Amino acid sequence: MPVSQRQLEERQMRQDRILTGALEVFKSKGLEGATMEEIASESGFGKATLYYYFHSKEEVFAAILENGWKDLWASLEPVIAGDESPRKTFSNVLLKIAENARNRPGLFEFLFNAPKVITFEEQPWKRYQNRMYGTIQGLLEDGIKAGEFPQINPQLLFKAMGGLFMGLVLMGDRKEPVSEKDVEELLNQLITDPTQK
Amino acid sequence: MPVSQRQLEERQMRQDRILTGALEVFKSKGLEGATMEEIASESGFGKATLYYYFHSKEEVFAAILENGWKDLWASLEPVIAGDESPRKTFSNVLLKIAENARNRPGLFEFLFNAPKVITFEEQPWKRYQNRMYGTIQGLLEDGIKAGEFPQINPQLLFKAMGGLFMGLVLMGDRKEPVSEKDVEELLNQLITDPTQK
DNA sequence: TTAATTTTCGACTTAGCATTCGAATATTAA
DNA sequence: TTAATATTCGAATGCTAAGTCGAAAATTAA
Repeated sequence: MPVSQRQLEERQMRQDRILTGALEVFKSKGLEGATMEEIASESGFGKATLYYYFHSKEEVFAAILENGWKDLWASLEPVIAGDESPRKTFSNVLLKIAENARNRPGLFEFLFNAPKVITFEEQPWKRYQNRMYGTIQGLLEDGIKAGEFPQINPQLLFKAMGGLFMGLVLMGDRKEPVSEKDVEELLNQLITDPTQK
Repeated sequence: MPVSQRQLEERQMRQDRILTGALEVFKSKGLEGATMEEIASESGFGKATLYYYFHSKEEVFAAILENGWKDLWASLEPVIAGDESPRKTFSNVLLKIAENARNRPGLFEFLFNAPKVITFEEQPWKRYQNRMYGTIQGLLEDGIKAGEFPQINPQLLFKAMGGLFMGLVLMGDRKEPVSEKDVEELLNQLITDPTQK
């Protein structure tokens, strides 16, 4: 009658396997183009089995975002909690995000693009998203106040960072991954550090 | 037997009316969420009439992009053809794009977001898109070569501009339109003009 | 006026796909 | 071993929406 620990873990594994397959299909076919049939075969299950683990296609989709944002935030938390200066923390946050992006580029792109296609409200993963945006913007504001960034409208800087960072908008086909070098370059050249020199 | 000029113009008008309605529905329901039924009633026609003017939903969609990019490019051409310096031309191009965005924000967002949802190749409007991206990047390269911008990797600058410009990525909900002031601020503060001072 | 042509449209057909069903198989606990 | 429980699945169901049909209404040209 009790559910063993191993049982729970195996369930978790199967769910992850399904999510991974789903992401693959979403990437190649788009949100609506993806069928449960294909997600099933991609992840090595029968179609009906998917419904044993998730209530709906919508839920599969939401689970990917939820997990993705949660993990991203979790990896950011220690960096933010560090006691570096705002500018340094900001830089570290960007680097950490870049690291995430390098490790799972597909997931990363999905995290930042999927929301545009969705209309539903009240998505739980939005909490993480907002937390992250808020934190980054806060860092910018603090840093500017502390004179560690030039006197720029934080909103503006935030937007520019966003574009650099995702390399998605205005890029169309010629998309290229943002590298660690890019970030350093940006911080050191584009946004000159007023405390230096 | 001949088709009068007026007849042609009226057809054009009806097509435009349909496209406008379609854009409205696409905006609120998303690409796949939009039904021909709804597009029809939104634009004041019966469903079957849509198929009298367009062969398919896909074609309606493509027509919006085709027209949009064509118009955008057309408004850019005289600016690019001007004999200003690369930096000035670049700035003017951005301002012109911003002007377009202000006038038809819905269309603008559609132009830049829709491609992410589509998988089809060989879309004719892509020619305009690539032309524009290529031109902008070329301006950056020329400007850097001419010493009008700081020595920065043009790719990098391009990405940053993209983000500022669309204000879409990393923005989530708190999206705000990019204003003319923003652009000037960016050019004057973020990217300092080395020829000044 | 009238016949050709253009435009309009709701009803119908059809295909695809999310979701459900019901039964089979595997695993666990006793 | 065996009964309860957990897992798996392909077939059946039902709905939605793209696209078609054939007939009407409107417009044009004579």
